[in-house]
Amino acid sequence: MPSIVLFTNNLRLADNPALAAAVAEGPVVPLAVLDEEAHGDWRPGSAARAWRAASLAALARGLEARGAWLVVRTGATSEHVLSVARETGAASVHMAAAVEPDRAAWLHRLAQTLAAEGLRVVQHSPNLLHEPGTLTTADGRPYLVFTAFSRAFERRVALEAQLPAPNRILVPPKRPASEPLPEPTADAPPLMLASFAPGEDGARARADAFFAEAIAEYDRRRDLPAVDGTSRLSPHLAFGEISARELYWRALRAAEADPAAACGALAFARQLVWREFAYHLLASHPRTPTEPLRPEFARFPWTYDAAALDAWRAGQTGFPLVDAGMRELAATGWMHNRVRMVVASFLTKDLLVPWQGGARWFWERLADADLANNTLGWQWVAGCGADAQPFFRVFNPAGQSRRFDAAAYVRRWVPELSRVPDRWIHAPWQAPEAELAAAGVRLGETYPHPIVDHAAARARALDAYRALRAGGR
DNA sequence: TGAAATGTTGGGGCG
DNA sequence: ACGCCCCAACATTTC
Repeated sequence: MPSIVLFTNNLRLADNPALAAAVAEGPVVPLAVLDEEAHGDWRPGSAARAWRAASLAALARGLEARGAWLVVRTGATSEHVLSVARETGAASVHMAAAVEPDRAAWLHRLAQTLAAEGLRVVQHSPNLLHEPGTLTTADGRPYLVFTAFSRAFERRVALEAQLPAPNRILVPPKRPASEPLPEPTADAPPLMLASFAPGEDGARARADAFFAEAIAEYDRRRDLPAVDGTSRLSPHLAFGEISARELYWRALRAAEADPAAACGALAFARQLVWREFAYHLLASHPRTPTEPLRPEFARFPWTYDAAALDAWRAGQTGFPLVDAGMRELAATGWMHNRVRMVVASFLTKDLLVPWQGGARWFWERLADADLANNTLGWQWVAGCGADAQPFFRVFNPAGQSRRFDAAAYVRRWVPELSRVPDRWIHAPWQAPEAELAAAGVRLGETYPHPIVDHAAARARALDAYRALRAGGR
C-alpha cells in the first residue's frame, strides 16, 4: 500500500528516515505543500522562498532519476494530504517532526486531523543527532551552558548507520495532480544562485569541496571574512539537503585520519554541536524567539530608533565592515559568521536596537533562516541568552575589521570604498581628507559618515547595562 | 567567539 | 656606574 512522504525541511534522498521508512513499505508518493499556515509567525523570507523553490526543483529531478515524481501543491497541508491519499490509496504519511513552537503546534494539529481520517502518521527526526529533551543534566533539566551540553552530547553519541539514498523508488500507478514547481520570486537575493547551488547535489558538492580544501584550516580561517574558509553549508542544513549526522561523522573521521586536520575538523564538529544545542534550547524554552531567556533583560532600556535600524538594514551605517556584511546578506541571502556577530553587536550595543529587530531582519533575508540558530545567535550576542557572552563585550567594528583582515571583503561589498588604501578602509572617517579624495570618497556624499561615535556608543551601552543591573536589586 | 583602562616590567637614552 | 625617566610591550583588571 502506498505511503506519502511529506517533504518540508528534509529535502533530500540520502539519510532521510521519512523516505527510507516509506520506501520500505512499498510505493511512495512524494509530496511538498507550500502552506502559509505551516510556519505561524515565522514564514519563510524572500531568500528562503527562493532557495526552497530551487531546492524543490532539485528534489524533483532526484526523484525522477529514481523512477518517482514530486507532487507539489499550494494551500492547506491537511487537505492536500487527504486528497492525495484518496487519489493514490495511501494509508500512511511520513514526515519530519518540528522543534519550532509554531511549527510543532501546527504539526500536532495536522497529525490529529490526518489520524482522524484514518491515516497512519509517522514523524521522523531527519536533521538532528539527538532528539531535543534527550540530553539533560543529572536532575533532568535542560543544559544552559554549552560546554556542559557538548560533554553530554559526546558521551551519548554513537555512530548510527546512515540510510543510503534509495536506488529505485516505486510509485503508485496513478500520479496525483501536481502544480508546476514554484518559480523563484522577483525579490530573491540577486546573487544567491551565483553563490550557492540549492539542492542535495549542490549540498554534497559543497561538503566535498569543504572537506577536501578547507577543513584542515577551518579553525584558523573561518573567522576571516575575505577568505572562503567556512563551510557555507548553513542553507543546505536549514532545508535538510544534507544530513547533519553525516557531516558530523565525516568531520570526526577526518580528524582521526589526518592529525594535521584534527583541529579544524573538530572545530567544525563543534559548530554542529552548537546547532544541536540551539534546537535543544528552543525545545525547552519555546518563547525565546521573541523573549529573552534571561528574564531581567525584558527591562533592558533599549532605545528603539527606526532610522538607525533602517541604516543598519540598508548597509549605510558608515562602518565599512557592518555595511559590507549587510550588503552581502542582501545580495546573496547569506553572511559570513564573524560578520554576523559584528553586525549583531553593532545593532544591539552601538545602536541599542532590541535584538528581536535584528533577528527578524535576518529571518526575512537569510536563505539559511533557522529559528533555533537565529534565536540562539541573537540572544548570545545581546547577552540575554544561554551561555551568552557578557553584555559588556562590545565589538569594535573597525577593530574587528583590522583584526580579521577584512579589507578585501569590504572592497567587494562596499565598492564605493574599493580604492581606499588598507590603512584607512576599516575606519575611513579617520583618514585625511586628501587620501579619501584620491580614492574617490567624500564622506557624507559617496559614503555615509559613521551614524554613531563608537566610543560614546559603547559607553552608552555599558550605562544601559548598569541601569538594568541596578534596577534588578 | 572583546576592548579599553590600568598596572607592571624592563630596555635604553640621558645627565 | 648610577639613577631617573620614558615608553613599548605585556599582563591584569574592569566594564
